[in-house]
Amino acid sequence: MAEGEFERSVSQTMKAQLALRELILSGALRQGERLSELAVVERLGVSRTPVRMALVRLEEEGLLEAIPSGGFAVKAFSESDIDDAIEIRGALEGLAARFAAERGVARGRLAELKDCLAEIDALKGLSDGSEESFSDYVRLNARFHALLHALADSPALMRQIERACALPFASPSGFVQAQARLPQSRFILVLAQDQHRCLVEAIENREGERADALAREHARLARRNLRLAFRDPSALDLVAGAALIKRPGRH
Amino acid sequence: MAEGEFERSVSQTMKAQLALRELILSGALRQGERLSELAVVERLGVSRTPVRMALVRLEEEGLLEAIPSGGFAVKAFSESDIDDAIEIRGALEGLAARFAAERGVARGRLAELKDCLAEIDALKGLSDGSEESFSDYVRLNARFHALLHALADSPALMRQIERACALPFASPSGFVQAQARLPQSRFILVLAQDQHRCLVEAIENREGERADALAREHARLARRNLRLAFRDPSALDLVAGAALIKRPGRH
DNA sequence: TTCACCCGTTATGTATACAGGAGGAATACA
DNA sequence: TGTATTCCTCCTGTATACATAACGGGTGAA
Repeated sequence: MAEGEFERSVSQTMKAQLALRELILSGALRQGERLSELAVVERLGVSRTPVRMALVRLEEEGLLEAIPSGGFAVKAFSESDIDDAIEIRGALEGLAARFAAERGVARGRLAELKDCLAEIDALKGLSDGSEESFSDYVRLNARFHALLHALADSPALMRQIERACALPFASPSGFVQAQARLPQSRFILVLAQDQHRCLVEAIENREGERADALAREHARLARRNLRLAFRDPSALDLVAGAALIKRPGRH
Repeated sequence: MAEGEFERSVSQTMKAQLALRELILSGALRQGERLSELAVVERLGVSRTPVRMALVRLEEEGLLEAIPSGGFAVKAFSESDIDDAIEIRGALEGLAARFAAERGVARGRLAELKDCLAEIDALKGLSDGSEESFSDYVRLNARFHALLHALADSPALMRQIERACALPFASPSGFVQAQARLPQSRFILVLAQDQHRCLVEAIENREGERADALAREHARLARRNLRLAFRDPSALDLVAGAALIKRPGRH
């Protein structure tokens, strides 16, 4: 399939889902705002049926909530909602790491993980704050976590993890972009990479409990980044879905 | 709303969802079977739109899987899929118990849990195997777990737990019905109730790690019940959704 | 006999029409 | 002026019609 054909070949439902998700995460739709189907139809140029489909899926995804009297509204998240979502991801990634450690994994797959670590180590520009290094880091970090999730070799767990990561600020990549703007959180990158290394080591040594604990603690780095980002609004705006966060200070 | 009006007042989508779920769990639709929308329309008497809605929701629920070329098929689960689903529930309930323990809960809500325990203790007929005692136990056990989930006071976690319990054999009540038929698994009831008590105690004493470990181990009782039920087909048929389980023995 | 291709049937994806109901504005009354 | 009521508008839920793509049967050739 050629690149240019993508927009035409993909289903209208998928198009609506992607476009709506983008509108929600970018903050184009305000939190709590009710989504009129007709308005979305006009905005996206697809008919009501695929729009409805997309709305249902985005509700399951957690970005929308059903209004009792019918229809959907953009969800809003408090700081403790985010904390919990991160903790949930930690618990699930912890379980994945534990599965990998206790059940064992093929040598080749562990090598992939180690390659990923080495590539991150090779990113020398990170501490200089260059933009391209950071986007590389974002990509590699996402890949590391994807490999880790797959390592558990459990479709059910994979499903639940994907669900947990659907909330952008709960995903492993959620706050990484913001870190580029926060000098204080550069240090966290070093911690994160060391945790990555320890995690792989724990899995290799089949230390399930240790792998679990490390994965949980690793997820909690996202909470620290969140705290730092709250102090620096320009960084917070780099977080995907920041518009969904309920902030007491703002009206 | 009067009882009799239920069928008329509820939306067609909900009707279709409930009816389809029942058809799937009861085994009226075979695992792997593709669901033709038109066939469902004829069977349920509602039009394609609500049927499609229900199909999408049941896919998100995990009972159906999307076929790449379009449409949906009834999902099938291997023994290890079920094991994993139970372990995932354990991890999430463990997190809920940990939240409750570490963050503390109001005295009144703990009292509700204790009342529930006392009611289970009061079921004298359990060891005799009387049917009505068992259905009472099923109800009380479900209530205990619902109270426990709510104790964490975390909407995000509640959501994930509900999702995990959507698979009937992963839910806390999944194998309880089957236990009535299995003399060997009666003993498990005693263990379960003791774990319930220890769990409440741990939460009360704010022992987060202990509460977590207990909840996980408690979930694993479901695995033991599954193993026992596999040996006794008449008990396995009492498990909701047993028809979805892939069994190497059966063709 | 087996494989490949073609064509008809059927199912899904999409669009749209219609009905019932919720929500808001305007008006009448206290 | 405040409140209740009524009416109107818009929206959602549902049904159905249409187009396109998939699946299977059948026929032909190797």
